[in-house]
Amino acid sequence: MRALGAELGVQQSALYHHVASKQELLGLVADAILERAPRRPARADASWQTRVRRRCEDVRAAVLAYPDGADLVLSMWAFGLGGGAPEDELRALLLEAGLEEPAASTASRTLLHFVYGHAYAQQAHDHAARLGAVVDHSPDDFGAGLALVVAGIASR
Amino acid sequence: MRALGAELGVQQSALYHHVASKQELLGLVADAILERAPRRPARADASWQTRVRRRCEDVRAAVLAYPDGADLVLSMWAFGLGGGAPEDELRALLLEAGLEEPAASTASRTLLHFVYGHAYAQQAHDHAARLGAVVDHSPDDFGAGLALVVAGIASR
DNA sequence: TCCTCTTGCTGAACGGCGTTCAGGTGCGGT
DNA sequence: ACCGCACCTGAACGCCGTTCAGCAAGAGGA
Repeated sequence: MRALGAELGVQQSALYHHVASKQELLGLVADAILERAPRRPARADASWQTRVRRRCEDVRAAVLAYPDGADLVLSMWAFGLGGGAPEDELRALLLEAGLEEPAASTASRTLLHFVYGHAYAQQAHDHAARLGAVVDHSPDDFGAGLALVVAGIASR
Repeated sequence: MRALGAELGVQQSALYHHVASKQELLGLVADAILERAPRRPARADASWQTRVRRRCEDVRAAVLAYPDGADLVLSMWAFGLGGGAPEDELRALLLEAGLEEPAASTASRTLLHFVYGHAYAQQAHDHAARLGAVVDHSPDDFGAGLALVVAGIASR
């Protein structure tokens, strides 16, 4: 908060006239990050699998674009303080694809658990590597893991 | 650290003669939590799907048994400071089932992203509900989500 | 013009956190 | 009897999120 105040040329306490707490502020930041997610249009003949994969890739790109973005979005989403948009969008995509209602919610949350979890692990890995705690850099298996989950949904 | 020191009847600074930092201590705690995971034996004729599901359910039970257990294990696993055992065990199970090597690692990590992510969300939800921030309590769809991921692995 | 209300901010403090460090204490080995 | 070492104390350091009384300036009505 002090750093943010300094960057705005303002005392830290001034921030509390715009936001009730740091948590609320972080919730707004999480929403802002997700709003900046690229929203690549889908071709009309694209399968629902492709659409879902795309949306997940875009969300991933959004949270990876900021330091600790995955940590932030993951925790805010879990606490219900922001970041609920991707869940709704994915559920809508899956309902459109013909899934029934309890399954669509479960599937969208399962997708996001993977997307956020994978992004979180990647940023944590980068963070650790930057501190010299050298761990062998694992290959980027995001696409493979995502395909796994999507295939699981398709099998229903 | 102060609370832990008090509980041990010791000054906080005494803890730093056994542990280099709070992070290292939390890594050890994460390992201890996972070691206490129930290790239900599998019947000889059980399919690899059943074995994998069982292990995931046991890991989930272990992290849910402690406050913030999922948060702790998730972050320690991501930072490579502990909690690596379930990943190895799941990979071994999947290799035993016939998966090839890049896929087995990806699948085990994907499973854990879901397990930890789901448990994290559940504990965060409970935490928020305990603070009065009432959110309608969602049904427990862990089994359904896990089945989704396992089905995805099976489709390979 | 004067008064008032509101908005936005200052400056200082509060309690709590992880961590560090010089110094003390007691036990085992030589 | 002495050294070395493991363990611990007590106090401090710098940082953090948050609170609060009070000040400045602009808007709007009488």
